[in-house]
Amino acid sequence: MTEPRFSARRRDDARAGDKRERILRAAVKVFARKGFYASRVSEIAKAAGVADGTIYLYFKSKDELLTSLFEDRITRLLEVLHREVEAVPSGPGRVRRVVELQLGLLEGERDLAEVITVNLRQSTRLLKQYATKRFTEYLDLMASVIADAQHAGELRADVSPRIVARAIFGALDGIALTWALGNAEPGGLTRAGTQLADVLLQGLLPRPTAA
Amino acid sequence: MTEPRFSARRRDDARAGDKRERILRAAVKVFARKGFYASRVSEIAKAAGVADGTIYLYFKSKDELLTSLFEDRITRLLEVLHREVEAVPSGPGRVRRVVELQLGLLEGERDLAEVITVNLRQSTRLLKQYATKRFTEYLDLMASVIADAQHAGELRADVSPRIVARAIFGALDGIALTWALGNAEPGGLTRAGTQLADVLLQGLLPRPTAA
DNA sequence: CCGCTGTGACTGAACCGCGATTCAGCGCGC
DNA sequence: GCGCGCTGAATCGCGGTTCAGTCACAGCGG
Repeated sequence: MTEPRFSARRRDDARAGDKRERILRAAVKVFARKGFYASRVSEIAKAAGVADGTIYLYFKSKDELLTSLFEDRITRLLEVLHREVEAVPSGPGRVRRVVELQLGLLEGERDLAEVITVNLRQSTRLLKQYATKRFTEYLDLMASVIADAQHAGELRADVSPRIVARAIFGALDGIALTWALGNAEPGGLTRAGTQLADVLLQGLLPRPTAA
Repeated sequence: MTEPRFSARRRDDARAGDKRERILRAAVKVFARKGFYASRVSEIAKAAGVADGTIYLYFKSKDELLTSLFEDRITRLLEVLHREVEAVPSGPGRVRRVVELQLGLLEGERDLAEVITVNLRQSTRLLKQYATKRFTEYLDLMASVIADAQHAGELRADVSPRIVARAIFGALDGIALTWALGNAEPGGLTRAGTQLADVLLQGLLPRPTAA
C-alpha cells in the first residue's frame, strides 16, 4: 500500500474524497476476503491506513459503509451498462454485449466481484431493502434488452423476458462466484462469458415453428 | 435420522431425533426471515419450542447449526438428484430433469430456497471451506450429465461442460433468489424452470456445422 | 521572519451493549 | 431416589462506537 507519509503535502494530498475512497477500497478488499460480518472495522481501518475512528468521520456505521460501497460501485456498473447497451444497435448483439461486458469488468476487479456476488447477500436487510432498488433496475435493463429484440423478431418470443433476465443474471453471478472463489484463472471470466453468450443466443433464437 | 413422526409427540414423546429435526426446521424458518447473522439463537430456540441451552445439546455452536443444516438438506437434495438423473436415459432429457426437478423441489419449500440461495453466502468461511465440497459434488453431477450428452453427440461439444454447469447452477440460483425474495407466486418456479430448460436445451443443441 | 494560538482532521484506547454460550438446578419417568 | 433431558438466567468476551486528546498547519501580531 503506497503510503505517502513523508514530509509536508500530506494535508493537501489527503483530501476528504481521497480518504473516503481509500476506506472504500480497503473495505472491498477486506470484505472480499472475510465477508462483511467476519470483517472487523479495525481491520478495514488498518488496511486503509487510517485510525478506527476515522472511518466514522466518513460513514455513519459499519452497515452504512457496506451500503455506500454498493451504492457507489453498482451505480458505476449500471452507468457503464446503460451507456454500452445504447452503443449497440438493438438486437441479440446487445445481450452478448451485456454478458461479455459484465464479466469483463469483474475480471479486472476480483475483489469487487466477490463482494458483489457474495456480500450482496450477507445482510438480508440489505438485500431486501436497499438492493432491491438497484437490482430491479438491473433486471429491468436486461429484460428490456430482451423484450426489444423479441419485438423485432430477433429472439424467440415464447419465453418471459423477465425470467430470462433473472436466469442471465443468475448465470453471470454463478460464474463470477465460482471464478472468484476458485483460482480465478486469468481470462477465465472472459472465456466463460463468450461461451455463455453463445449458448444463450442460440437458445434464444426464434424457433422455426414454435409447435 | 428419520424417526417416528406421527403419534402425540408431547414433551415426553419428543425423541432426540425429533427435537433435533425441530430445531433444524425452526432454524430454516428463522434464517430465511432474517439471515444467519441477524438471527438470535434465542429466536431459533423459541421458534422450535425449546430452551436456548437445548440447542447446544444437539449442535456445538450456532455456526455448526448452519453447517449441519446445509449438510442435511443439501445431501438430501443431492440424493434425489442422483437418483432421478439415473432414472432418465442419458441425453438432453437429463438436463431438463435436473433443472425442473430442482426448482420444483424448492417451490415446495420457500424458506429452504431462501436459506440455500441467500444464507449459503452469509459466511465466507462456510462458502469457502464447507460448501466447496458439496458444491463441487453438485457441479460435478451437472457437468457429467452434460459431458455425457456431448459425447453422445446430443449436445454441442464446443462449450465447456463445467462452464455450462456453473451457468446453470447460477441461473437456477438467480431464479430461485428472485422468486424467494419477491412475491413467490405459486407455480412461478415451475414455470420458470420449464422456460429455462427450453432455452438451455435449444442453446445446447449440436450446431449443424460448428464453423 | 518567527513564535504563538486557533482550528479541525485525525487518532486509538476505553467503553458498553449485545448475544453466544454455560451450567446449576429442576422435574419427570423409572 | 436417581438420572437424564431439559431449562433459562447469568456470564463473559468481543468488537462497534465514542470522544478526549494530539498534531500539523495557517494566520497573525510582533
